[in-house]
Amino acid sequence: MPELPEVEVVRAGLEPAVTGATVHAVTVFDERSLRRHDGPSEDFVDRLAGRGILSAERRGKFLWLPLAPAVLPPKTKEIGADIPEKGRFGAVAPQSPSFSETPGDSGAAEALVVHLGMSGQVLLRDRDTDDRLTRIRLDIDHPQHGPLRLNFVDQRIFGSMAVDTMLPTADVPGGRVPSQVAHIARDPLDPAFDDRRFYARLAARNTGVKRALLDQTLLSGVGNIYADEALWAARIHYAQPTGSLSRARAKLLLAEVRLVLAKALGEGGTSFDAQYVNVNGASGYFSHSLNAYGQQGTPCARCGRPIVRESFMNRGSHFCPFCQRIRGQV
DNA sequence: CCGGACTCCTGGTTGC
DNA sequence: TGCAACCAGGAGTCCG
Repeated sequence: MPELPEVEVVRAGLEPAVTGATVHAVTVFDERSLRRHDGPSEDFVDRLAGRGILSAERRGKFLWLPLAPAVLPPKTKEIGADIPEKGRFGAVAPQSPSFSETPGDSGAAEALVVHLGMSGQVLLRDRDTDDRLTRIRLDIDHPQHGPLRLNFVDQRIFGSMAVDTMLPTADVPGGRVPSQVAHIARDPLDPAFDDRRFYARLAARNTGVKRALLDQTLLSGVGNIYADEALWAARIHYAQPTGSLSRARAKLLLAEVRLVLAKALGEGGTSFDAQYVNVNGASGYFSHSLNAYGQQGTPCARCGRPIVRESFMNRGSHFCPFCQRIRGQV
């Protein structure tokens, strides 16, 4: 499942290809991938076609491409024209000859927001390459790299694309994020992440520690895999009450979260089969480094006792019953 | 505030 | 070989 490291790999892979590019054409093959877009497919296409892309940004598991202001007259729209397979909507806008590259996202009023959900991928391709299960296709023109294609592939359709308005953020002066991302906390690899605020909010919670780790409003980017890995590394049971964590233990946990995220990032993310790939379609290698997630039945790397999988929060929780025990105070 | 239940969803895998 | 049941869970919403 794409979590922070996987999304960051995608962002970093996309950045050089999209920064300064112009959206040439947008094709929506499956409207369900626009569930988070406020409006019909035609609106999504209209607001995207012809726009310049300023950069590639990320917070937690959310990825977005800030858009240059629309400078073109109303776009030509071709409903259902030349769309293969299940294609229903399409639009082609004349290429903007006057788009001037503006690094960063300052001034952007809108952005293309991408969430990969459970199975989403953004594949960077040549203009003539199609991918199976592509739900949305963006053809872009880049001043240096020429014509390119972004295929948004998503088997389970839990992911989405949306054109969204940018809002000022309260947590950093001058910062702006898409409205859909406004409620998401900064992620623990963000230099502006506030450790003390995290400890205070964690201590104020009255819930299990894994539930807190998965709460994207507390800290973002951590999903089921890295939650289990960080808890294993910190030797904390997933249901350990947050209020029972000492400050030292909370610090250890946050440090382990950062460590596992950074390590996975360094290895290109985690992937099983072909569910997660980078923009070139290659898999990450972190799955070889997992100590807890998916390791049920195999010996704990610390104590040798078998890792256990329990159902918690409608998902699997993997842990060592010996190393990670619920205690009164930890 | 908390947590459980429910919803979205489908291709690959498993089991008969 | 064929087909149905099963499985993975991020995130939002609703409700007690």
